[in-house]
Amino acid sequence: MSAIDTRARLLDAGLDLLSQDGLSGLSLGRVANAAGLSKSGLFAHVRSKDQLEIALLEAGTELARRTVLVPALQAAPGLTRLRVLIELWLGWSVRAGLHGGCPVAAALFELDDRPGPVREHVALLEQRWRGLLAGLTREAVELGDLRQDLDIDQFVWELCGIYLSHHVASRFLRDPTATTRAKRAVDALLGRAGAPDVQLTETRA
Amino acid sequence: MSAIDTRARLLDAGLDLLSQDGLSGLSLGRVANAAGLSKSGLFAHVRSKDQLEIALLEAGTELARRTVLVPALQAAPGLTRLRVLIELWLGWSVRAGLHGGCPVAAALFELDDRPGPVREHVALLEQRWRGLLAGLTREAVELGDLRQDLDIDQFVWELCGIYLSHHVASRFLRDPTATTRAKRAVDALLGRAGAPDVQLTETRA
DNA sequence: AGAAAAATAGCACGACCGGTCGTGCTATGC
DNA sequence: GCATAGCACGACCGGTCGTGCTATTTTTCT
Repeated sequence: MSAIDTRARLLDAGLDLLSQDGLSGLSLGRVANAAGLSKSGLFAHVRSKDQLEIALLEAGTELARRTVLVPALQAAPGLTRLRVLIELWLGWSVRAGLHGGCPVAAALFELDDRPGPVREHVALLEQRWRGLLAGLTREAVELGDLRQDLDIDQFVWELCGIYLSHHVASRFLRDPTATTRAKRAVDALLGRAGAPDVQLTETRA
Repeated sequence: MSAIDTRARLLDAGLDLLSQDGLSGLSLGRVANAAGLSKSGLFAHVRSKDQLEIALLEAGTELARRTVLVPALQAAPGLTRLRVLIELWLGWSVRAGLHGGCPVAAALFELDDRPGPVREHVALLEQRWRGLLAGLTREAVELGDLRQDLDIDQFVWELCGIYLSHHVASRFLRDPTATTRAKRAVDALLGRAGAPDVQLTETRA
């Protein structure tokens, strides 16, 4: 078995564990075990716990890219694309096959006060993602779908809040209405941003 | 030194550690050390790690009660009280003297997929808190400060999102504009809820 | 087929984990 | 003045942590 296959298996199993147990809940032994590897075999791939965490986080964002960004880019630019991306974003982790929540969201609360390279990396990922959201929003503004004077950063900031609230509601509270609530909040946010009302478009899509 | 003093010291030191390191980052040894106790001495007070976590969470909400709820109740009932509570809520942990973030917020993302008594307890705390927010909101509605047909649960849901977004922005991203953004979002939320516009009231209070 | 190189396993380490044990101390009730 | 009860201690349990070092297997290249 080639090393790259092993590495892929490793990232796959590790990412699932990460999404369930969080960064500090992760351990080399358990990841190695889940990947069918010895602890030292795994250690040959990642040279430290930190590097394992970073590699796993990276694998997570790559998975998110394939699961939410790429499909969203097939939608028409502007408001439509933004809407589709948000819909794909909410709860993406389970749709991507993970058995836990969004690893980055968890890390945002876990690494509050833990300096180091992992925190740095998460900050980078988060800023990249927010930049992406801001970019799509700007596009919608420029295409005339949203208000010209929209405060884009504020828009993205509030959107992230909806994502987090949805994460808590659906994953922790197991509230079955979580997605409905989130969509209602997004609609209100978009409404304030100047998007035309959308009455129940594709409620079942 | 009396036992209740010791217990108070224990909860105090442990709560600070909890807010910095999260639940799974906590360890009996470190808490004992921080409280100036031996591990077994600590064990005489809490009979297990789970019970320590629960006791600490409880101490955290008690601290929050004193720091945000009690002062807010001195404000006039209705919209004013609601506004004051939100303002005191955002970033309460640092004002309460903790060196980390809100322990419950962190737990909401940490215990996603970890069943057990601690998760149960956090769920209880969270539901209690949301109930309290809903109560204050309902009061504002009944006093005519907010729209009669306001969807209160939806309002609270979005408010929690703002809190979470503010938590990430201020604590993880260290964004200095976090509080400004949060207040702007709250104003928009209140505006949609039928509150009269408030132009720059107490911008420096 | 055989040598070179890469990939994985085995093993040992020191530290720390949650938890238990027996043992004193100290304050209180009789 | 003495028994009792609770608090805190240090030592220690089996286990797991992250991390090295050394074999051994597997692949690759000649």
